[in-house]
Amino acid sequence: MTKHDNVKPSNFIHQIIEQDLEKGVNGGQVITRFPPEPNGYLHIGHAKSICLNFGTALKFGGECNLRFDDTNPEKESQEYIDSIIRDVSWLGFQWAGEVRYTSDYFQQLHDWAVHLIKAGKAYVDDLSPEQMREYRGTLTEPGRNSPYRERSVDENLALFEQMKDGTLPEGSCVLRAKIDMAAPNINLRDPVIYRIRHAHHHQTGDQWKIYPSYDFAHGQSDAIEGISHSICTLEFEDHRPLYDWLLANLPVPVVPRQYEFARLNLNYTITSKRKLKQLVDEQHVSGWNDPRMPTISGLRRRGYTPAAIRNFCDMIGVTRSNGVVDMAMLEAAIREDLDSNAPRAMCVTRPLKVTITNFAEGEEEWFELPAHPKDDSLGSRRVSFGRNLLIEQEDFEEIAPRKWKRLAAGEAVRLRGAYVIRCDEVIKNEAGDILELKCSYDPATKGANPEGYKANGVIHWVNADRSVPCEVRLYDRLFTEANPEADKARSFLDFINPESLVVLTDCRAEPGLANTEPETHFQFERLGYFTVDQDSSAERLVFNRTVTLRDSWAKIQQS
RNA sequence: UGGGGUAUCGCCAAGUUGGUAAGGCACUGGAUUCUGAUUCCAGCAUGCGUAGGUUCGAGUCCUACUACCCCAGCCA
Repeated sequence: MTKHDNVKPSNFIHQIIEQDLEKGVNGGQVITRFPPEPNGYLHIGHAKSICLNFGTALKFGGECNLRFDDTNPEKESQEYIDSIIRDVSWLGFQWAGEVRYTSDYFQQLHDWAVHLIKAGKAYVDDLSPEQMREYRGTLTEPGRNSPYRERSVDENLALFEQMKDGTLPEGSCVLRAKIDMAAPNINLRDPVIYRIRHAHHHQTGDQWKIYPSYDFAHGQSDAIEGISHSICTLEFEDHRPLYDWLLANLPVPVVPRQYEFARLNLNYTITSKRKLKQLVDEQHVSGWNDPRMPTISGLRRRGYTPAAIRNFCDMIGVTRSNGVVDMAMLEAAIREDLDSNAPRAMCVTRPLKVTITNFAEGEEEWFELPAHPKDDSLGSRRVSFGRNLLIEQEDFEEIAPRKWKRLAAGEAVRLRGAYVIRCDEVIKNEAGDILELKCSYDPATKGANPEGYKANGVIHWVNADRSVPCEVRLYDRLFTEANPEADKARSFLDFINPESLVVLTDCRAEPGLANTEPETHFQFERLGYFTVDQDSSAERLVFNRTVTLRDSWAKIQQS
C-alpha cells in the first residue's frame, strides 16, 4: 500500500470505531492494549496484533497500553518480558505510561471474586479435574451441576479464603463462576475463575497462592485500564459472552467491548509459540533469535527492518477470515524497504581467481562508486582494482549458455564500476577443475562503452589483495512444506529445510565493509540484501542474507 | 449430532441505501538499465463457495445446501 499510497488501509475494526466515535461511545476515547503472555518470544503474528492495536490508537488519537497477561507464573519469565519490551520498542511503538501487568491487579481481581461469591454467582468446587471434565458434558450434551454448586455464601467465602491463604493444596479445589451448566457455549458452563498455585511469580513473588484464569483476568483488566476496544484473535470469540457476563456482574468502572480478528498464518513457517519453543529447546535452531525464526528478534537478526514489518502488516489487512499469507509478501516488503535504503556493495561469496595479465604487478587503482544507483544522498564508496581479482564462480562458464550475460572463455564482460575484461585463458588442474582465469582489461572502457565489440553483461568482483575476508550465512525458508503442520501423521520437525542455512566462510567483500556494525544493511549487488550479524567483529566479519534479489535468470534456467 | 465463525483471481484483500468486480503479492509480455536488480508500460475474475429465488438490475436481499476454521485446560 506504500508503493502507490492510493487506497488507505482500512479495516472492519476501524470502521466500527468510526461508528462508535460518531455515536459518542467511550466519550470519544480510543484506548487499546497489546496483552502478550510472557511465555515466549514475539513472532510475526504478534507484529500484526501490535500494528493493529498501536496503529488503531495512533489513527484515532488514542493510546495503547502494553500489558503482560501474567496469570500463569509457571510458564512465564522475566527473560520473555524483557524480550517483548525490546521487540515492541524496536518495531517503533510507544505504549502509554508504564508497562502494565495483570498481576498489578491481583488484589482488585481477588476482591471482585469475593464480590461474585457474595452475590451467589461463584462457588468453590472440590471436583477433581477429571470429574470436572465429566460433569462439563460434551459439545453435544449439556453438563451437570457439580454437587458443590449450592454451597452457602459463607462456606464459599471461607473456602476461598483458605485457598488464598495457602492452607489448601494445589489442585484440591477451584473457584467457579455460577452460570449455566447446560449452556451450548461450553465457556459458560461454570468456568474456573481461580485456581490454587503455590508458585513463585516473576512479579509478585510468593505473595499469592491463587491465580485468576485468563477469562477472569482479561476483561476486568481491560476495564481497570479503561480500554475501549479490546482486540483479540478469533479463537476468543466464544469467550466473548463470558467476557461480557463478568463485566455485567461486577462493579467495573467502564465496560470495554471485545472484537476479534483473524490471526496471521504464513506459509513455509509456523507461528505456534509452543512449537517455536520446541525448535529452540531441541536446538533445531540456534535460539529464539535465529535468523530463520519468524520471531521479531529472528527477523531483526535476519535483516528485516521495523518499517518493512509494519508495511507488511498494512499489506495483509485485518479481517475475520482465516487465510495463509504467502511468504513472498513478507519478502516483497523487505525488498521494497532495502532497495531504496540499503547502500550497495560488492561481495564475492564463492571466489574464482582472475588475473589481469595486462595490469602491472603491484599497481592499484581506486574507483569511487555511488552507494546507491538512484539516491545520491547515500554517498559514495571506494573500491580497489588491481592485477589479482576475484569473481563469483557461477559467473563463469567456458561455453556460454543461451542468453548468458556473464563471462565465458574468449568473451568480454564488464566488471561493475570498472573495466571490461576478456577471458583469454582458462587454467585447470588435472581433474579439470577451473582454478584461475587469465584475462586482459580494456583501459578505454572506464566509464565508457567498448569500441568495436560488446561486453556480455556486468558482473561483480573484488580486488583479491584488498578485499575483506568474511563469512556469509545464506538463509532460506525454515521448512520445505508450505504447511509443515498439515500432515497429521508426521511431525513438523520432519519438514525442516536442511538447506535453510548454508555457511560460506571463504567470502571476500570490498574494502569499505571492514568494521561495519551489526544490523547494518547492504545490498550485495546481484546477490541480495545482507545484514551484519551480531556475531560479527572486526576480526571476523559475518553477514546474513536477508533475502535474495528477484532473479529472472533463475526462472529462465528452470524453463 | 451442540455452539460460534468464514467463504470475492494462485495468495492477501477492497466492495457499507442492490446499479453493472479496487489495490497489493505472484505470474506473463515489452521498454530502460554498467545490478538478469530497480523503474516504467501492458496483460492477468462475463464472475464473487453451490443451487434456486426476488428485482429492470445482486458479490451485495431471500431460501436451501456445501466446504473449511474455532470450542469439551485448574493454558492464554
